[in-house]
Amino acid sequence: MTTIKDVAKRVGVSPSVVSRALNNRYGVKESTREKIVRAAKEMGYYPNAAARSLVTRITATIGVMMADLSEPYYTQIIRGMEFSASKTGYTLLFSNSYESLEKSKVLEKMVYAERVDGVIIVGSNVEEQEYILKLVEKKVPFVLLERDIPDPRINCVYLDNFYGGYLATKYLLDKGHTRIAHISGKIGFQVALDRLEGYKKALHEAGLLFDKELVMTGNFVWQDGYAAMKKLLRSQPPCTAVFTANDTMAFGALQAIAESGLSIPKDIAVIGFDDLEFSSLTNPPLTTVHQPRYEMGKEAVRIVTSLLQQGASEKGVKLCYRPEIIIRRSA
Amino acid sequence: MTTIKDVAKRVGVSPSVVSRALNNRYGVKESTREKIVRAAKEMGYYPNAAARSLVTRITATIGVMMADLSEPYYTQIIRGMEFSASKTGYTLLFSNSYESLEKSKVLEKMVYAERVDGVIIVGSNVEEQEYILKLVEKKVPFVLLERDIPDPRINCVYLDNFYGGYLATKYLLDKGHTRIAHISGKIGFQVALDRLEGYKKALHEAGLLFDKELVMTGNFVWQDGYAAMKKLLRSQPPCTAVFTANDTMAFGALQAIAESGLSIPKDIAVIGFDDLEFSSLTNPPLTTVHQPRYEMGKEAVRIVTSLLQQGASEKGVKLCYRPEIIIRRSA
DNA sequence: CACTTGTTTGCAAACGTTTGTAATAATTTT
DNA sequence: AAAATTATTACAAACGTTTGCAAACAAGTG
Repeated sequence: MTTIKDVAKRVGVSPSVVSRALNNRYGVKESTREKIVRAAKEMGYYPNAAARSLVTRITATIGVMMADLSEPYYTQIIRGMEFSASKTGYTLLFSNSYESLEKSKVLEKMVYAERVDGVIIVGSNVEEQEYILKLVEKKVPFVLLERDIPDPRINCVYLDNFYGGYLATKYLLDKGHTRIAHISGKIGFQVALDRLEGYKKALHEAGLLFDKELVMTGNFVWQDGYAAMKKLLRSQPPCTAVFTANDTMAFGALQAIAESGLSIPKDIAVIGFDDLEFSSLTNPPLTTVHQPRYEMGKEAVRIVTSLLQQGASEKGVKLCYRPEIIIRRSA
Repeated sequence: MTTIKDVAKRVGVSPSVVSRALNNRYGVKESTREKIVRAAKEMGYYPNAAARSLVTRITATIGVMMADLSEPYYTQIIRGMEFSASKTGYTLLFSNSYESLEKSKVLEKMVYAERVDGVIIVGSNVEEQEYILKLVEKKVPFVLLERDIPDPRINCVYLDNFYGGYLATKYLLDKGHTRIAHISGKIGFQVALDRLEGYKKALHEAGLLFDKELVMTGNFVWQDGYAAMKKLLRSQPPCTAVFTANDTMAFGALQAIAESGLSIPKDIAVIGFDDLEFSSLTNPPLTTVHQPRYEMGKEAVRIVTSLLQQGASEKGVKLCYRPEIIIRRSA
């Protein structure tokens, strides 16, 4: 591996000049800069990342922790993050917790080992609270994505899930439905709770009673949506519409309904939440609550990088997105 | 941030002893080791990654380049990789090329900057050949996943796609089909070519003529499968079966057929390739060629780490998996 | 020409580890 | 009890950068 000294020797100049030249610092003669740049290129010189970050204390890396990178839900978030990151030259280091508390500490270690400059935690659950607060105390630049912790020091980028749940339910109500079921997400996740509350609010506003029998709980996966729908199909009097806490469960519900021979949306209307890429491809295409995931990922990275570059600001950023409904054919 | 010196001072010992104690080197008295470990924990000491890798020349990180991490296709690969990596304590650094040659050079820089110890390239296309060979010359430990370049120095983990294509087609032939269409992947990707050739071989073996009209080309995406199938439905005489080069295109085909009112598999049988998670959830569940992606990801990392630990071996590893058919209901 | 000013370059320290070797302490052997 | 051996610890160099400051050089000024 060629080092800065090799380049320096070749050009006949000291390492410090090479460093300055390559980093575009001012105060080096244009002609020597050119010579240096050329030599560096010829020799295939790349500054050693470890050496550099040892002295600058900068890694230009942002650690991202999420439950499972390969959930289709994260797709757009990741793309948005990468867009921002590549614009500012940052590298993203992904880490999957797989919902294990132990694994979510990986990120903590990364911070202490100075492998990352900043951190994004996406969709954390309640158990991780303590460890998140530790980050705040250590003044680590970070943002919480997909969640709002009402602590003014914590930067949050999230969706108004309450409003989303309200919107979805309201849409069904406006279509004349009065028996509307809800397949909720796992309790313990704030998003699930918020969407449920939005659902209740809309019901209440319409003067309808909240019926526990019409609420099923799942863990955001296809199978749970399928099973929950199977049960709901047996409810008496039958429900005529169902709002699922996410699209993946809606897919399962769609399938269960199709198997029962009922028609969507004539017999039962379905509305999902998230607007996954696949949601426009189901049969029928899924009406759903759109979440600007790309945008949110993009902003999360933008905020962290700006914290990194301008120094942490005292008061946290709270970026709340308002969801909207994408009307397709299932409701 | 607490450094090794802080810990040393606290315990009343030199930094070198602390280093040895914490790294479980032999030659430090048990009682002092205990004191050191305790102090380190209390003080929240974490070794600085940059400083360490500067002297050891080890980052314990493997760079992974793929087209787009968020394709559902990669899901199982990633999980397999993470499994191996976490077992040996390695970190995975993902990088998306988004099929741009420029972005695929990111990894090259990572290697030169010594940010990664080894590299995995998954599903590269032909254009990247030159840059791959450069890695070989620089003796960078790496494996090529999802592809075989017939260079004995290159470690490859891949599927026998030719056999897979053969198997899928043979299955349809055995069911009595004689007009079998193929929705192929993008030319320029070896996998697409191989699967096509397997298809031809099976046809030939059965004494059937290869009919160009029955082969469509897509870019592995839903829309292309859908469009291709729409066209195929108009072919005369009609085809009674279709083999798609991947599952995502099969999903599109399924939809196109459903819309035409034909029944699957009675009127048209469909067989896919990959066995995505979602493939068992389509309507009807998709018969497909299974690819052990988890296993392959796992092995790829295992090979790189073992190269890293035992020093690069001269002759490359060639790990070829044989696909098998998962029979569901679409064919 | 001497003097100031400004530009360009070099020196050396620092970043936090690891590690070979020397020094010291503890233990065993004679 | 001295010598030899072994176990434990300390020292110092090294890894490849960056950067404050001093040195050298060039150019302009009186």
